[in-house]
Amino acid sequence: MSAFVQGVDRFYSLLARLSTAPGQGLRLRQLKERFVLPRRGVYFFMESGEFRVTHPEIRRIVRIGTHAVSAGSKSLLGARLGAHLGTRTGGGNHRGSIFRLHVGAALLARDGLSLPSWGVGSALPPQVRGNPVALAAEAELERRVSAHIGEMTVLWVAVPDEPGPLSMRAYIERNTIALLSNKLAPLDVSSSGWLGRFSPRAEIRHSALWNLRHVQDECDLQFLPTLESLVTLTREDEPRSK
DNA sequence: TACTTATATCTGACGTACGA
DNA sequence: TCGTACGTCAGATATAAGTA
Repeated sequence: MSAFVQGVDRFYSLLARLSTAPGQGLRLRQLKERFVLPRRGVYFFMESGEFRVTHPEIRRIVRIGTHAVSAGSKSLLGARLGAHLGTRTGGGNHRGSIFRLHVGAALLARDGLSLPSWGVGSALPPQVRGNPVALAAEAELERRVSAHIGEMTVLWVAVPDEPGPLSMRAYIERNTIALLSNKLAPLDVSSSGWLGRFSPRAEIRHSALWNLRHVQDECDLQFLPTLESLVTLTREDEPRSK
């Protein structure tokens, strides 16, 4: 067995340990309702119907993300996940969450729909703002994106070091994406019905991840011992219930 | 090689809602 | 009334790609 395959298996065995801790493996919507998350960390999303090829009983990771990777950042893990989940009323803002942008674009492609304003600019374009039909179309897609992401289950590790591009969070995120993508030749490919297969982005279709950055990076397998110690710390420091 | 542009992703400020 | 959390949105930052 190659070091790469061993690395992927070790990664998933660490997640299996993590998944038995309180607050882990819940649907994102439930997690946000029930638990107070640590201030900073790395998160891993799983999606219904997606399993490992080599171990079909194990759910595969479909997105890895983090936050507070700029010096001085005050952003929090819960806030970042909240941006991905959307609002309590079912809405959301895909211009503040790249994850929402990708999911919405794939939904449009899968259903043969067109919404030209989707993903355009970092704010609502004036032509949409003044057009009730376009506004309603965006709101409807945001609602569908919220429903889809809200059903995803989430694992997370607390990584409390100082914000910055050299933080442990950035290190874990980068190498996890590189490991699972394997330069667009993932060990665990997506199922034939995976929504990401309809993404306009080749990186998403080929990596089987809702990520673009780092999918073609070289993986440093030395990140696994670091992740293991973070999993241990996260399990010892249980999240508070709301 | 240096500069410009595009892209991906996260940040921060501000307004609002809500509970103590 | 005040503090906190949430939602929105414009912008910042890092990196990659393109071009002269």
